[in-house]
Amino acid sequence: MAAESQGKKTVSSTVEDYLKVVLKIEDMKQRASTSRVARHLDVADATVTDMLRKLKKAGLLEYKPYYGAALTPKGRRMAVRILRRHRLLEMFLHQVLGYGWEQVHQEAERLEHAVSDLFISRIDALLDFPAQDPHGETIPDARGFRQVEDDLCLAEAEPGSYSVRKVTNSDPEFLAYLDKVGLRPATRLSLQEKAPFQGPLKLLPQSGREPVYLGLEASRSIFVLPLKDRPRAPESDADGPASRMAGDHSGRGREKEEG
Amino acid sequence: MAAESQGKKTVSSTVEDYLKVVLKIEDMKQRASTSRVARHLDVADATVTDMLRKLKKAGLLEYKPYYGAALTPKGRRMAVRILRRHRLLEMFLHQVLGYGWEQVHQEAERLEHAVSDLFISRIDALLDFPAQDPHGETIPDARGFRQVEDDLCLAEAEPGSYSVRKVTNSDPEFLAYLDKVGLRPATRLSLQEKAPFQGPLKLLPQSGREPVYLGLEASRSIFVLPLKDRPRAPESDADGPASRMAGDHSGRGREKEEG
DNA sequence: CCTCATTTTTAGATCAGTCTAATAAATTGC
DNA sequence: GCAATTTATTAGACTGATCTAAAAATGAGG
Repeated sequence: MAAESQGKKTVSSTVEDYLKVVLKIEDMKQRASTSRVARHLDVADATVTDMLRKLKKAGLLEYKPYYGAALTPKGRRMAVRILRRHRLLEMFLHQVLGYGWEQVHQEAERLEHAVSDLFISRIDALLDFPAQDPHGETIPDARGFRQVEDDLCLAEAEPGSYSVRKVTNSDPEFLAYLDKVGLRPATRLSLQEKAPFQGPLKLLPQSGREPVYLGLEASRSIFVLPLKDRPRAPESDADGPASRMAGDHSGRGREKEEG
Repeated sequence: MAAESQGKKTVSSTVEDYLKVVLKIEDMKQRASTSRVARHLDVADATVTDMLRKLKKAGLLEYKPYYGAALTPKGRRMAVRILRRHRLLEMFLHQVLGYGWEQVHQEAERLEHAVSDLFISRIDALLDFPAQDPHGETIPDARGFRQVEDDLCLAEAEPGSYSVRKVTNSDPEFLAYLDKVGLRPATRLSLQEKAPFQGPLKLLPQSGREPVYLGLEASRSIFVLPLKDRPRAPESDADGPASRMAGDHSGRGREKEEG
């Protein structure tokens, strides 16, 4: 049998973590440098150097010493698979087991390496094939395709009306706070003003009466969609506007540094 | 703070596996010898010797060279905790995700080391605090107490009427077979005859018309409860008769070898 | 194009868990 | 009660993932 070429090679959960981090960094349009990977994983730089060489040898990423790494199609497939597992698991924990959105990340982080494909497909069906996780992140489909979104970081937004699209921060404290002030995916808010000199944002969430003042740094992890004018139309569900398919933007573009 | 004495010491999943196996062997009233533990875990004897010394040092079991190991109360608590997780997970996979009883073991084997206490308590509640897993094994309660059963191995039973209590075998093929012929926990059967000289058993499961011939070896993993005479009374649920509480029989009885 | 700060890699170690081969203890059989 | 067999332990080594400290490459500023 000459079917070894695309078999289910089993990688350690450590390797899965490295791939996931490189994907995340690439998604942020940054260079996956040794030190950046090390920071994300909270390990020493030297450890990452070693591992990147190993992953290169395994054909999961390209690695140029003193430069950094970039996923190969194979590595990308594996990374997206983990991402899918992670987000499906989060949704499952939230919807079926009643976890708060600030609790799901940590648990999913462990389960994503432990559950079988059967488990994943069962929860996928049980949840009726969800498109987003509890933070509003899109869930790659079973084939590895990802929705590409044109959403806007609140930190860059101009005053106006928006709906919250996703929150890209897994700190439980932070998420609990957002929840308290009524900022969750699919809720509306109006950005009233942005104080100058890196000052805070003045927001009015749809729920509350009082405005919420949010630091600029915090606003970087909130992504929104502009609402067209007077949002008095019928409720559109969280899945609504502005999303299109894309065959997983696998351009290995080496973008310029820093974000 | 002087609260280190009973803190949540985190052990590796390898250690959890060793403890689980020693518990299992003790439950079978056997001596937890090096080689027996090694067989259960499918590792070399030398590996077990090392590990037993380490576990002894950690206070999880007693270990006498050339003799074997016995769980300490602390080790036993940890082992029972894993057992509880395993069985609850099996029940969850079966009831919520629709796994077949022959599929649950393998998945639970990985998940038992990965899920949090919160996960366990949520599925426990979701399942309404089940007392048995899909194989009919009792699930230790949250405090670590275990139901003690007086059930009978089919291999030792005399001809008569019985109900299936539990099946202590996790081989998927075997379980699928039992399922096919209608032998599952809570089903009834009549043992019609036992062929001499280690011969097979002739059984009539409640469902089928034709008798089933089961090898003696296979019959060792089926445990039954005798039915009093004519079983025409109202359906008693799987939990029915003959079970009593016990504060976890922690007798470290060093029984004679072989079972 | 040289120097300094930063980033990265190399070198050498450690730890957990495992193995094989060699040795030693225990048990069993006359 | 001694030899043979079985069971267990010791010795030595390996792998994967990690660390620290030292050396080397990169790149920025003059």
